[in-house]
Amino acid sequence: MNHPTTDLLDPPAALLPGLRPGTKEVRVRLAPSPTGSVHIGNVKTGLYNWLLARGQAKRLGLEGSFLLRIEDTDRNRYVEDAAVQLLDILRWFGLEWQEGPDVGGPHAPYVQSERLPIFQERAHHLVATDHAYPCFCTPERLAAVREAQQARHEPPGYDRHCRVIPAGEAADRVAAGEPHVIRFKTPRDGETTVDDVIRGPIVTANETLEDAVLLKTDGYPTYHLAHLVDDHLMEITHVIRGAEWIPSAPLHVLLYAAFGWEPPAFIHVPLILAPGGGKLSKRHGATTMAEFREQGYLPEALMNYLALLGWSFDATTEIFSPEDLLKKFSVERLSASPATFDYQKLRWINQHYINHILTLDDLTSRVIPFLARAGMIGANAAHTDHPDYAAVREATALLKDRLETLADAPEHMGPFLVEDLPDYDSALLVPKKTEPAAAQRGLEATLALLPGLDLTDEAAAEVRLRALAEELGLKTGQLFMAIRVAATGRTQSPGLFGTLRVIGRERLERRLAAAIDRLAAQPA
RNA sequence: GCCCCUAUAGUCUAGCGGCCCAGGACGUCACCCUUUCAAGGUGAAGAUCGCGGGUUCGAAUCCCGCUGGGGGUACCA
Repeated sequence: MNHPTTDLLDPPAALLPGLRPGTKEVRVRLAPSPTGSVHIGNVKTGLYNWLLARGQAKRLGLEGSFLLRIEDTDRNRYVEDAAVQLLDILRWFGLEWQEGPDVGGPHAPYVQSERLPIFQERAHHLVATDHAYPCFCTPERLAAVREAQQARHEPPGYDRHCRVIPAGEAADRVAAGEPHVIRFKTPRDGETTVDDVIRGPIVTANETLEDAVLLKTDGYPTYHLAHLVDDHLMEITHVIRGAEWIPSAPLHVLLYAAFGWEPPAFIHVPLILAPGGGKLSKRHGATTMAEFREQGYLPEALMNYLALLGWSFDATTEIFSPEDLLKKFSVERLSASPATFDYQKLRWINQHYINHILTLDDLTSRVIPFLARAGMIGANAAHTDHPDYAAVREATALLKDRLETLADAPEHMGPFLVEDLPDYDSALLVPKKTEPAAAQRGLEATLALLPGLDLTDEAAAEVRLRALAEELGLKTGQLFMAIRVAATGRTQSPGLFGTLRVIGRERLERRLAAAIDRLAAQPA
């Protein structure tokens, strides 16, 4: 099917799924509820929203806005301070919103609890137009109904008891102050189609839908009412949200119709699964953004990994900077099936960014807070003129290839940053197939020739110590291992000469002497 | 129970009717590098494309059923 003429006349908007002809702006939103720390899954949907508006839309020559809206309509689950932390962690992650609670915007306020009158007005409008009705059923009655249904093995659900109350009578009872909710008058027959961008049309028989509560007894709206009214008022063009919303999407389409509004495009992104199946929980590792940050993951590595968990660019590309993602993301390439969270691969990507992508100075400044928290360096080392900065930078250069996360830094970099080594097992000083006496001789000889050794010249130092091994009749590996352990307290370290260079003559002398004492003190 | 979504190696994925007896990555294993451990390099194993029916000259790709997985079924979002 070709339409040669109209194709040419079509605006670029036609290239973006779900965008209505003539629309020049893509508006999306992330609408978290402040009920605690931000789950990684929410961040993933937030990322896709951001990438659509700030990446794909802009590439097509459209305006693109990403908004943040706080959905705090559940008074029972509200957590003090959660909203503040939410904004902080999303910014840390790298998302930027053009409109939101802290930055304002043309549709302020962006906090739903501050928009109550709007929702109440819309709910009553629905009642007035016969699309909704007051329901006076008590929680006790609803529970009893549900129990009876279960006993009879019927599908649970509201029995529409109050739907048949004459409007006048209902209005009187409301006027009299009787507690009630407002329920949607879901059509009893017909079917509703939800056009999901990544799945195509999803058709649902209306009879399987319930008369959902729109406005609660306390006057607060439910998600169904609140998100929809706000999305319309805030001119959201694409709703990108978790797949757990698919079952209630038909209700939302019906609600748009009841209001006489055009629904946005729906993009339901697949959920994240836990390694063994089921929900991702604490048991598997980090689940909230704050935990990933504490555990030393880089925001760009996390973003890279999350982007790949349900989206791909092509058959081979795996590493995407945030800029790359903005340049390459498209909703057409989102996948429809849920993906298992693979911590191992995340660690690999994190390591890759640490070792191959970040500049040394960048890495250094990121590693510093972790080292400071471990008490290895001064608390204010974060800037380049602090005396500890140069030391950390050198150690970082030497050890970055073995850091999977920033949190690994203290363990690996400790010997290079502290003055004296923590206690270690003296037996490590004696390499395999060697006697303590031989190790001691090796270390003594090394200590003796240290004054004449330029540790900053790694190649020269290596030549000299290789010769020493031969002189002593030791294998290079044996001598080197003894020195390594004396210098670091461990059998594993970066290349010996880089290690010695960074530790420096002064500390090395002390550590060699200490090791010699240890060996001398050992029972022969 | 009912409704909905989904299905390529252990995991994430490429594939949108012939180029695929299926490509990439993580993980695994081996080798190389080497003073240790990493990192890096090279290579290997691993998928009867969940199963069964169709459609078609031809299916991983389209359709149906089954099964597995996931989600929903709240005055939570």
